[in-house]
Amino acid sequence: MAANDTSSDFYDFKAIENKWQDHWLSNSTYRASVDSSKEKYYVLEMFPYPSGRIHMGHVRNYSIGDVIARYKRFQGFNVLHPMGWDSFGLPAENAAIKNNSHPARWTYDNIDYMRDQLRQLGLSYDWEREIATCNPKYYKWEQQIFLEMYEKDIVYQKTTTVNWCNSCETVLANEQVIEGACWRCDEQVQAREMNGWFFKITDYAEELLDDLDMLDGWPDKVITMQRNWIGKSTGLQCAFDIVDCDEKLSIFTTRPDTIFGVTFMSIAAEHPLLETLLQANPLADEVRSFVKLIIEEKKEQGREDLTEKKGIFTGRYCSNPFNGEKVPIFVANFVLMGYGTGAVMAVPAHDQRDFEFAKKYGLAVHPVVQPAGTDLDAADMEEASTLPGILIESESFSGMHSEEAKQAIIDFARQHNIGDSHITYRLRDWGISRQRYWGAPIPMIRCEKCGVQPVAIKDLPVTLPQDLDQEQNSCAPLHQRNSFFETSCPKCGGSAQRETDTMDTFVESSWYFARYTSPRFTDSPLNKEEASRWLPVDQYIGGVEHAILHLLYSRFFTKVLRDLGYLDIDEPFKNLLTQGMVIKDGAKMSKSKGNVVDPNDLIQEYGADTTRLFSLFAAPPEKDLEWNAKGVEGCSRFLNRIHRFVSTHKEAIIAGGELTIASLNSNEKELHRKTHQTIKRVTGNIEQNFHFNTAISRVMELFNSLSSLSGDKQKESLGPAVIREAIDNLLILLSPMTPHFCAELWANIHTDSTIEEQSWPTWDEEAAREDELTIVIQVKGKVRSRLQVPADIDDAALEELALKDESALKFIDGQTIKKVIVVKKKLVNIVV
RNA sequence: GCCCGGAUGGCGGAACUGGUAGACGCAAGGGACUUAAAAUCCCUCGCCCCUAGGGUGUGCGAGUUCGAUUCUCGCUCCGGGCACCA
Repeated sequence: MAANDTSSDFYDFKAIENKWQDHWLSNSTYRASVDSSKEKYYVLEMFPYPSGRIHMGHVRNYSIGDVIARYKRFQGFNVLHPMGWDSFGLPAENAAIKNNSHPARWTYDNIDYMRDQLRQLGLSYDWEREIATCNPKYYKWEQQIFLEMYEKDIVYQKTTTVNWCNSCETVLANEQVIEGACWRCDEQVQAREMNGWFFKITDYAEELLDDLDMLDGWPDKVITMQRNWIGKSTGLQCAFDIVDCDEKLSIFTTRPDTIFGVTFMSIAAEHPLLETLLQANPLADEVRSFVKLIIEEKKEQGREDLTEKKGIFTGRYCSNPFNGEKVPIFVANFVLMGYGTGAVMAVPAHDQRDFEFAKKYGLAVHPVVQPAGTDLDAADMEEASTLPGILIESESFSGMHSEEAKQAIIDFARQHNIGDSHITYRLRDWGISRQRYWGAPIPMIRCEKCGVQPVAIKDLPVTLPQDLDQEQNSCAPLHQRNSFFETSCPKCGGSAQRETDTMDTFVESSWYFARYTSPRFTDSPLNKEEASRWLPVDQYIGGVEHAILHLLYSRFFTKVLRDLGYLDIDEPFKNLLTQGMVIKDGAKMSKSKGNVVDPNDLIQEYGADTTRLFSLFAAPPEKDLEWNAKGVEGCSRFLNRIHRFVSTHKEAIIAGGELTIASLNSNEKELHRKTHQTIKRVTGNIEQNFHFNTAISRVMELFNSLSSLSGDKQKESLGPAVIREAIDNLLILLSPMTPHFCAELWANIHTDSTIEEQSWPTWDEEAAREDELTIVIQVKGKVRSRLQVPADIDDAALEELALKDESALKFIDGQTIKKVIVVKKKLVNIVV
């Protein structure tokens, strides 16, 4: 039952919230203006996928963003605070199949519903800039960017292994393969070689890594995750001659210092030279069936646990270019084709994987780096030694320290033309092709005569077929729709076929923040003038689950758009706040756990302001927030107390009048002081680290002072001016968190202005200063007494007072005083 | 395995650059108002000891310091990320 039905003491949040939401919307209060007299501030929350309805995570994310937006407006900034929809993606296809509807229909219905929910929360968005990425007016520009990237050689095609379901005739993302079977039809998934489009993100690897240093407004955690994801390694790449063969086997190592300890070579099962090695080879059949087996195993295991190390001798040898030593070549299941060269020089003495492999197959262990204070002996080593040390048995390099030897050996390789230093990244190029319907079509055409041809920019957008064919599934992939893919070649005019893959939905979210700066611009993807006015985003807020992919892709796109001439920035997000999850009963809210709290219910029962207030008050933004129903009631109670106070004192507050400091009585002085202290602290809490939880606490303290000072009949009464000062400031300080509530109370006591027109209050340092201080007296570091002293006391006087203090003297008890430490205006410590 | 975080009352959380531990809220207990309940208001609230008062206390163990939740070293537990990356 709604609380406001049962008691007239409760303020009518429904009426108030509706009133102000309508007011803001019809007045375009939050339209971002082109006001060059004000400094710009762009605050952005990660836009939602229109899944159906908002959840508590959204409420938290958007409340945080809204407080920042509103705070910055009060501070006099020209604020851009837009919202939109990341609206391509698989759930729409699933829902369409389930409801026999169309993905577009489902998506736009959800957007309408969720937009309404966001409005009910009173979020101060500039709705005139709203975008939906599934709209051709958005993806048209994405297709143009794609073509310009193609032009610049940042896009290319290649063939890779993908998960394929035979019955659904589609590629599946890794997440859609459940225990080796298709999630939709249970058919066993197969590995298939498929052609796809890739973005050359690796071309930007070095810059993406280096520029992390510029991001001092990002959490260290996210920086570290990105750094690890890019995974830069520096080392030696060199070639081993294959015995009785013209080919060479190229390897990459970060430990060139151990090259004299190589006792065998491991190559990946997919290594391209493997077939060459097996020509006219008696072991060929055995090796081939082994290779088949481990490829199967890899597929089944996916990326999960480590499998046991396995391998097989190919019957062939290669020679170490440094000492000519012949070493056997093995195929090993732990060597990745996708990293380095797909071949690894094996040094069992100094690499744990090689060690285990050598032990299993009885291969030699040859230590060549002796760490200080050890005496490695191959015979009794139980694990690899990975410590640095002095090189032994390494010809002319023996005696060198391993760190120094790394460079010396690389130099040697370069001089003798057997190898060179090399940098390898863990980061791979970004495969963007998806064999799905509900995504942005890739604007390319295949002509038998002319090959792959880009769609002409004037012919964009390449739109998704919207027809709902009764015979077909409404979201059948594009390769099943002749009317879509049959076209003519832009070059020769002959018959040709469109690319039928759509883009990964991460592409849309990689540049939407830039499109918000000119969302209706019709000449090109971005209006450069607007983009450079607003970008970079000053404050970006979202879940840490996007720490790697979305943020990395957005950084990549920013650099690409810069190189295409659209942007003049290197990094998109100046400051990043990763908010914690909303938890209930110790777990993330989820349908399967049955611990979800629906924001709709909260808004119905307590109103948007209370809902926002609780989500801001219960924890600092970066930490997880534990749901507590009683805590929401506490927040509701707080707002009601303020409401009641303002109602009862309305006449006095309106009468208000000017504050004359000289004539304040002691109670008035105390409230005046508390007001200014509160302004100072709340401002500090927001400025420093967006700790709204403590900011709200401060406002609560102010209100507690106000109500106890005004309620105490024993004391001198408070005049209207000082109450008015306290309330006016309290409302502004609280209004970023509870905007409707504060706007309404403000309007109740001011006829000539709205709260939005106000400036953030400033504090008077003089007024905020305490005139009495509590000084702690310690004896040997333990608190023994407290003294009330005038605020302007000096150290000498303080020391004198402390040494006369009776409760402290008790603990000195005749002992000699060795030292007295006085901390200005804080404490005196007497050491005996 | 490697790399990041974190640990403070019954609970969520405060504590500026080392200087009164527990702000604010929740819960709990007591009281006022009420025929009663709800709402509201007031008081108490880390633990231990016999009160005045004292002892003890920020995951554990050391250290630096007049003084450590805060700094250093060594652990334990929890959370997250990456994971055969050569």
